[in-house]
Amino acid sequence: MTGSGTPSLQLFLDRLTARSVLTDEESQAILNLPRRASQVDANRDFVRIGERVDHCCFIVEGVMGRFGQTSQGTRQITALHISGDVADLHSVVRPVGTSAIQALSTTSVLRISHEALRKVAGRFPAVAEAFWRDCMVDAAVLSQWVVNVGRRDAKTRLSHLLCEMAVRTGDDRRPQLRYPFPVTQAHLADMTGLTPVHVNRTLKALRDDGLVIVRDRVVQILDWKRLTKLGEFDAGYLDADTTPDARRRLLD
Amino acid sequence: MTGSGTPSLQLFLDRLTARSVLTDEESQAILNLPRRASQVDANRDFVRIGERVDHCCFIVEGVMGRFGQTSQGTRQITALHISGDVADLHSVVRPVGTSAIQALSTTSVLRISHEALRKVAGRFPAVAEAFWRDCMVDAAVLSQWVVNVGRRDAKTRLSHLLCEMAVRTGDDRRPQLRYPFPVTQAHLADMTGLTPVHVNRTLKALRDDGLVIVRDRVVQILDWKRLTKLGEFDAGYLDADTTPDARRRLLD
DNA sequence: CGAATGCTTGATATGGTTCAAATCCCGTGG
DNA sequence: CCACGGGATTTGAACCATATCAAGCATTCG
Repeated sequence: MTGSGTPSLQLFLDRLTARSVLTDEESQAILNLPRRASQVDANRDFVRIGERVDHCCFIVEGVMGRFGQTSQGTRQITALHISGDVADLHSVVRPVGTSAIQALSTTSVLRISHEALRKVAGRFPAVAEAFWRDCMVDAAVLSQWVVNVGRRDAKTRLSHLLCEMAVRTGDDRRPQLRYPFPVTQAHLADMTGLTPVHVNRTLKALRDDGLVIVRDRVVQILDWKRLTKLGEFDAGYLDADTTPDARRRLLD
Repeated sequence: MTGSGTPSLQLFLDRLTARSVLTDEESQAILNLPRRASQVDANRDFVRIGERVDHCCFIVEGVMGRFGQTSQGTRQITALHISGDVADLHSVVRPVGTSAIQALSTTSVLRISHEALRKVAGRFPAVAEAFWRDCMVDAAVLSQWVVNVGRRDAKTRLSHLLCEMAVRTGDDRRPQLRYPFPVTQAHLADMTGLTPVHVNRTLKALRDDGLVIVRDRVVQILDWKRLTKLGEFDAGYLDADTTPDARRRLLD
């Protein structure tokens, strides 16, 4: 079953075990999940609002975003997902999309059917718990985005976002100071609730301050210390209490 | 066990079964959860950031909010919980608070230990699923808040919020056009990412337009149709796909 | 009656938007 | 090899929604 052609789900398992404790049997069940590789083009709705989906979408490489829309047609990206994330694990328990999902750049994914996921989750409570916990980390990020967009000025917003992605991209919660970020300035605007024009000016300001350079889809952080300070960034919400702890297994 | 002194968890069960299918045995297990009633004063941190909690907080009456903070001390409310909600069900799988929780008015709650909740969730996969699903509805609301705060102007933001609360307060997803909402204008500002002053002016504008009156902690919606239109409100995200569906039980 | 808290209103300031146009970049086809 | 076209980025100038600062008013409570 460790399909020869299909890439492995080791990355998915790694993500889960970074936050939850799984036994060998449970881990194997994850790795053995049937999956189907595919490519997703940029800027085309992958899941539409109101559409029913029957599988999840694990990201091997690339960036996907959840989009909200206003009646005037302006868009707001409410969540970002990168390599190693499942873009819509929540759909296992709520299979009707409440917001659209798009790839921001060409993305390669593995589709895993809800049916298979439900089966493992039903058989192994600890797996269900791991899924649930993973979703709750996403929710914590979402909370931060509300704060970011609601109460911070442009420079702070962008700094915060760039710090967050540095940590999420990095291994082991250590920030990666140089990372690929294949999105446009218009996308950054949709993430931060700003105008593309203002994003452009603000990035320039951050560059002139010697904090970060965003160019050619690569983020290069020059001064992590000052950038986190300006962006009011504290990685706590990303890893707080995600140390796997056996005592927290639903069944003990 | 239907403790004579302690109020019942029927409201909690109702909430769960509005979105998930539970058997009689599972329902009984919920109703039998041990609990402790208590009062929470307004404007005092109930859970602090970084604090470890070992119980959840079911709201019998009142309003609680999750708070984020910026370094300048301004606050942003990232989520609201009212009667019938569990303010922090997520803490079962992530017991360390990543944001503060406060009551906005005096609130009466039932505390339920994580241990007890984990036990039912571990024993009954369908209960774990119901908890998980409930958390995902909260996350969908959070998504909407990002859009609200990121892309809408003051009038639209407030209208959207007031519509959302009308539906959440109402029975059976039907909006309640007149409902108590015991929060101050400063709280509304913290929910919408505006200034108290501007909230005041905007509420006046909505009142002058004949849309809503917010007075004495009561919201009175005069024109639901126009208010939802102005607020770009579509209740879909609150109830889409929350019709209980037996085929979705983790184990079938 | 005084103090606290929340609400209301006015005047002024500003961060970010909007509109518009120029430039860069890169792939494509002649 | 070069001209062309289209998306992305950059810059400028005018404008506006909301913030900020400041004061007065209402209501409740001790």
